[in-house]
Amino acid sequence: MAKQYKYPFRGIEKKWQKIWEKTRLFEAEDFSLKPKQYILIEFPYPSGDGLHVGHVRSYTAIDIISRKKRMEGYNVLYPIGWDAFGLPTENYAIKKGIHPAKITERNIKIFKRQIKSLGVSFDWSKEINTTDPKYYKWTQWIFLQLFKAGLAYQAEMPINWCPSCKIGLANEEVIQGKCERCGAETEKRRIKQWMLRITKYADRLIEDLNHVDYLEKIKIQQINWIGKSYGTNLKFKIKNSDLGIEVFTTRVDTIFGVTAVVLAPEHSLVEKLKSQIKNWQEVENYIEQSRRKSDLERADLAKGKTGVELKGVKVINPFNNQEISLWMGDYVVATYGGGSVMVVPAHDQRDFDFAQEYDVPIVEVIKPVSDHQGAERGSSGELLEAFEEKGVLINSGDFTGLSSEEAIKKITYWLTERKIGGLQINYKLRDWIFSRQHYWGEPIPIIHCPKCGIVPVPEKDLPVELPYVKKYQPTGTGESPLAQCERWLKVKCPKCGSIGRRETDTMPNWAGSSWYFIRYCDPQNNQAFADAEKMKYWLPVDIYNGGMEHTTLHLLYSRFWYKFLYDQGLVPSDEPYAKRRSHGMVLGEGGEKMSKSIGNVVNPDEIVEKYGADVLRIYEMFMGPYDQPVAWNTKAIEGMNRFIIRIYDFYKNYKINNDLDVDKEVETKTHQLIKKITEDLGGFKFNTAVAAFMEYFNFIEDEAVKFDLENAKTFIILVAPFMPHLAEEIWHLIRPRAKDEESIFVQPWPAYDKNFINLDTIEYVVQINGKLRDRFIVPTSASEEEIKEMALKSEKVKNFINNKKIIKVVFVAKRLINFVVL
RNA sequence: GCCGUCGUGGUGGAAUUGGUAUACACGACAGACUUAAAAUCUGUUGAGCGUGAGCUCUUGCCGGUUCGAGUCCGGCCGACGGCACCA
Repeated sequence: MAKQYKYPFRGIEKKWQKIWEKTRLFEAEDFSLKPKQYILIEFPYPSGDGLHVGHVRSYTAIDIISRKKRMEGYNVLYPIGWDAFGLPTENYAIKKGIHPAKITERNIKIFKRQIKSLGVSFDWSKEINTTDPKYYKWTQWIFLQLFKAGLAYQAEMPINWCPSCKIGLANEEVIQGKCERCGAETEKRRIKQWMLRITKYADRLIEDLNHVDYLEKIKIQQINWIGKSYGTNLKFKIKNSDLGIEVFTTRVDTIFGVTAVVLAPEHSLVEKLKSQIKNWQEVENYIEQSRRKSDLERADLAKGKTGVELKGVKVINPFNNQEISLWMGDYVVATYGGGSVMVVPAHDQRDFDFAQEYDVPIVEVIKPVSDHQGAERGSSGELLEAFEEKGVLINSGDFTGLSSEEAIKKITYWLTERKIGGLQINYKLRDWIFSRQHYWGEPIPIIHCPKCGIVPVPEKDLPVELPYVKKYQPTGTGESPLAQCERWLKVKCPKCGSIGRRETDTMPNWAGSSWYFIRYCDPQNNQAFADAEKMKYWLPVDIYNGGMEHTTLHLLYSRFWYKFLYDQGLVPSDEPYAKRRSHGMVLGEGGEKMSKSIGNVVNPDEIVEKYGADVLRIYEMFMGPYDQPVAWNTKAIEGMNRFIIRIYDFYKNYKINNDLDVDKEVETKTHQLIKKITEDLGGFKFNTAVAAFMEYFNFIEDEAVKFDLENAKTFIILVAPFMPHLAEEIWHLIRPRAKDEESIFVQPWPAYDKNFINLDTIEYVVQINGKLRDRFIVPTSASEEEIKEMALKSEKVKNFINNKKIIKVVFVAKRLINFVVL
């Protein structure tokens, strides 16, 4: 039996990591003549918890892709950096009295040590940090460009407010009515905020998805999030007033069934109608009540609809001049379709519920095409639910008898002619709330001057550095802690010289990450956010990998910024990422999300310490399909450890013997393996690639198999991206005269030869009526006739056919022959 | 409710995209080595009957298309993720 060695992974891994760093093996080269490949992984937030095994999974996977691409002759840029602004750091600073910059520095150190211990081939010379003034100078600069282009504006808006963090939130940061960060229920507040006009790009953000290679589910989620819908807008006049109410509807065919109009409590018209409203006190109370309701309560469908009538005010349906009542209800979303809806109880379930509650009349104006498809009715024929399908118009004046589709066209045309409405496209996407009332973020580079108003900080004065303060707590009044920093706050107006006040809001932590991949092209540049030529060489990103949770946040935001920069002529393409893939989460042993409170967190350091980085790497690749969530299983790591030790022992015992004749079967298997691994990596199928290595190795490990040096080399080159340290060690073991620089990672990626893949013989399966009955091996060259003959000679087959009649023979080349018998 | 993903052994999962279901690994059981254990190695391992090497059943459930279905179609059940009063 072969000798067993102790696999000294600690020494081996450290040694090669140092050599790789010294020889700058993984640094990208600007303007290289090799074809470029920009491979990007989402950069981490360096939290105090250290690296998560989920980071390890995606960094390793993309590392494997990067290493393989280099071996294929590409000039690969695989960079990393730190997305370091954020609330947890600020909170920790408040608790411990340590400056966030100090904490960030410390956390980055930990992350860096951990990532380096894994042997990920990042190009560290391109490292960036969003909290570095040299970096955020350009984040602020991009903001100024947005401002100059009219895409950044200040507005008092009903925004999502987290009462616990004392901060305004973007819609994307509110998860089921709760603050994404702290879980507190959010409410609506009107606060002056900086906004970015992402809605201006809504169409292009949908349309241009056609030109990029993203996972289909990512595209669908983005499209749904943007929520484009086609409809009609129309104006209802208010009786005895010059005012009117605009509503948006996708079902203008139901216009004759409108029996009320409902406004959102935030609607600005309410204030203007104050003098007409007879029950003002009641209305005011309702507004106050719904303001205090959390978004979660407001959105709770189970609790039914509430509302209050604006007594004394009537609106007029332009189609039949009927007077209908005006209401206020908090089921109407303030920020969509103008914050008002026309109520058609017979044909909209929400309106039906509202009508039942407040005795609003129900008028049917659509009947089903077929009588069987109608809504449920009570004993006296009254509706028990709304009939929401399209159908044929009834009780609709001149439009009676038209189909819904026709009616929508004709009614919209009628409105357009009279200039009281028309076609309208609406989006669920809202403008991006860009202000945060927090310390640990990029200051918004704006000065408020008593004379000139809003004045952008001149570009030469960038960056507006965060001042050093002692108190990081939000003020609770809705102002950022920066508002208490007098010295920093007061500043001369760049226009008129009078004393102004700096903007105290900071940017959300999505700001720095919206363009970081551009900065990687040229991270040290002080003259521009990146050199144009370098961008032209590297951009767009060829492969971008990240979590599904960023689909409607980071991914959409960064596409928006990039498109804006493109429009300004500042970046070379209109989409930032040619290809987007995502990874599944790594869950705890029980299948639940890893969390401190459950106590199922796995620290990668412990695994590296016990088994080494290569074992952790292949375990995480093997555990399941890359794009699906997988639960951690400590036991299964043992199997990977065994595999790696077996490879090490095998090559330690391997006697290099160049006289060895090549085993034909080994050669075939090697070529099959090259094909398999190359294809699996193209499709991000890391788990089956690892399985293929095991299968191959199980075969060649047999002492009877002749394993010549060429095949021995090829195998170790193929596994190298997966277990780089072990592979590099073995490479130098079987090529003892190789210098450090002659790394396995500068070897060319093997190519397979089709002629070697096919064996001389092939196994055929014989089926009778589609059921497997026998199998036999024939020369690959055998013809259909020969195979058929051979199959019919088989005793088993004879037994099954018996004296039944063969009515059909199905022959599938290289696979099977099927006899259909009766 | 809407959109998406998925359902295969005790477990994680394979399956050339309609062609040998259960690859690879974990676990379990038995044996070898050992004073013993660990480690390692060798077997067995979907279920049932036969208990010789033979047959039958099996990919959440029901039906369909096909010579042939884990894969395609229709209907149901269940899990996970996202959105959610968007008019």
